[in-house]
Amino acid sequence: MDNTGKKITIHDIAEKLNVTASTVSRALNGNPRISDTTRKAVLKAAKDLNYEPNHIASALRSGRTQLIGMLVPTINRAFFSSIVKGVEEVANSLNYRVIVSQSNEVFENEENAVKAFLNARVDGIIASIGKTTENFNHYSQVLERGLPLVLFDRTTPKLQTSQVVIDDYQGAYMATSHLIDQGCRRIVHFTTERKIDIYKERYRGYANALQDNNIELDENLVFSGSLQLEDGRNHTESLLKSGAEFDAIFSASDYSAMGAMQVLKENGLSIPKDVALVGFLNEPFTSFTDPPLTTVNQFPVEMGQTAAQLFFNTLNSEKERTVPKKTVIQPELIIRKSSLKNTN
Amino acid sequence: MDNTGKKITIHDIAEKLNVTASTVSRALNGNPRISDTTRKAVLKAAKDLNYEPNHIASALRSGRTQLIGMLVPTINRAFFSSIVKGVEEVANSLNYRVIVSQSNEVFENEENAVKAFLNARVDGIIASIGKTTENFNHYSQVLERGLPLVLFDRTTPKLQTSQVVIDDYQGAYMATSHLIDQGCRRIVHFTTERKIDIYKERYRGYANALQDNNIELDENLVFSGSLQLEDGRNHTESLLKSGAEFDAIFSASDYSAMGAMQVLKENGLSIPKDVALVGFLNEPFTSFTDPPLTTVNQFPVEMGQTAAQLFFNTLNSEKERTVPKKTVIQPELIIRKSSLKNTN
DNA sequence: TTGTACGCGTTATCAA
DNA sequence: TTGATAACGCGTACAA
Repeated sequence: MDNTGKKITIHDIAEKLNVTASTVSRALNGNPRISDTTRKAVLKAAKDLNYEPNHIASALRSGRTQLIGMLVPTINRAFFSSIVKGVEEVANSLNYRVIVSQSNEVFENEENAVKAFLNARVDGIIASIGKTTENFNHYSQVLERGLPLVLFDRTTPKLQTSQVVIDDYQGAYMATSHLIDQGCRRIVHFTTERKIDIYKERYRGYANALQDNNIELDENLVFSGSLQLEDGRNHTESLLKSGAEFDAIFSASDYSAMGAMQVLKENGLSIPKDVALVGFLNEPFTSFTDPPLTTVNQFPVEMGQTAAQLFFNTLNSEKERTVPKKTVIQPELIIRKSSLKNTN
Repeated sequence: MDNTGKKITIHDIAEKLNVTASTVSRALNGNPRISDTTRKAVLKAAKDLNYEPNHIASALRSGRTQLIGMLVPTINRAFFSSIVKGVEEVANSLNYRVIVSQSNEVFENEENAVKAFLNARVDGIIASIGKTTENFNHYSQVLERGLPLVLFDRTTPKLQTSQVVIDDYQGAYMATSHLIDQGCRRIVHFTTERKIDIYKERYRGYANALQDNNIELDENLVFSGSLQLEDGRNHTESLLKSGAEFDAIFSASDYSAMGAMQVLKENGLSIPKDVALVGFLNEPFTSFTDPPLTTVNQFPVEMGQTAAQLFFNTLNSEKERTVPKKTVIQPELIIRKSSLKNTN
């Protein structure tokens, strides 16, 4: 017997057992208003017939799709894919599935993705805002529909919704303090002119750590760019050419830190002896550089798990006035050889 | 006026225009059996009322969800996340969305993910098979339902379905030939005992390149392990201890190549002068090592795009007897300093 | 405890 | 070119 293409529905089960579809539905959904006998019979028949529930029909009827829309700037960056991993694991364990879309930092893509999510009738959205996004109407619509919206990493105070971020200030403060502990006094900082909160916070952590250690902040040691590898190279070349005195670099990104490492080595400088180096992100490559790069771990998988938990908290407290909750993850300074002067 | 919570349906549009829902549906779906006048009126009304189509209802009726289930071993590895990126971009451009799940190399997860996809009534699946998977019934079910199934990277000849892989043989052959070109004769190979096709192919490429250059394959230079960084370290330490003669290492993975690089440097050996080094995968970190690591690019984003294209080809030729198509992507040898003896 | 009846929003099939 | 009607598969008042 070939059942190919034949889709078993609750009606087939009902027919076989001489009950109605409603009874089958109740049995399958654990509704208590049903006798043990029939429930067992239904479950057995379902198994025998190889019944597979149709989530689409269920979703149409119940209004719940068990789908989460997840929006990231780009999926093939370790930080974001790790967050997706965290979200996916929690979601799957609760029988939810995750639709992933990328904005590629383009506002239009971001808008379209959110719209597509809504059309697909996702039960809610977990998203990181694009770098250039200043209009949040598409997100407001999500909230207006009463759907959970959780923002992570790149958030905005303009939306009253749950968020999960890391303590960028603390990460930068730890990084800078560590360099000071190692005896550094002239600490360069690579940041970005973009007015994104996370970089402002990192700058603030840098500045405050200096201040708390009675070191004057020299604006000549602060470089703004895009924090890419090339920026790190350029900044470092400028530094060397200018003859400025410096004994450490704290970069707000591992990539520009890597650029600095390359140029320093090319110029015969020793790391960390001549210049100590600290990055930010804990990109996978940082443990493979020579010397390995001290950096700040943002715990992205845990961040994703937390985002998912906030999501389900909101989802399950639908009726109550949901108070947006902001979770701040404490980062960790991963100390590697690029900054360890004492042990040398 | 607050429309919060009020969901506009095609019936609302129909009522407003004194037509029926069917007419509205036709207008919205570009059905030709409708007058220009009414179509324009419908489109205008839809916009005015801020109508958002309900994909769930459409999916229930039409049987098409515009959803692709995508299964990867783990999402936070550059190779796989890049493939997801490729799939996502093609899918989104065609108004399809991608549900991502991870197997974490656990067979049960793989089975469950496929089942979940089927329950969610995805229009098809794009998947990479788990390392330990030997039972393919869950995939057979997909095919029996007439759904497109595209396998990538880790495939199996046991399933009659479209696949996209890279030419592992060719990649390994190029890598080994390159080392020979650089004057190497005693070339070590790191592989794995796991009987996965891709590693067998890489071994074959290595062996044939040696043979074609009249170099005898010395089995003492072939090391089996898990291809992790630690394996590379261990293999290299064994090599050095054994006193075996060797002037190059071709590792079937960048990770074990990295382990080799560390141990070689720790022992004061120069790369590539004393030992030339080539990896496989083109992991992002390979360009940041010192020296940068020569490796084999698998074009993962393109692989994802190709997988998506195969998917849509199959989807659109439903009725015809679909001939499974195997696409082989040609890899590229990325030559970096770790293997460039001549230029030194 | 079970059955009846209906609706979720859309599309497909007729008929007009 | 448009309308009426049914159906996709399920869940849930309400009645029995």
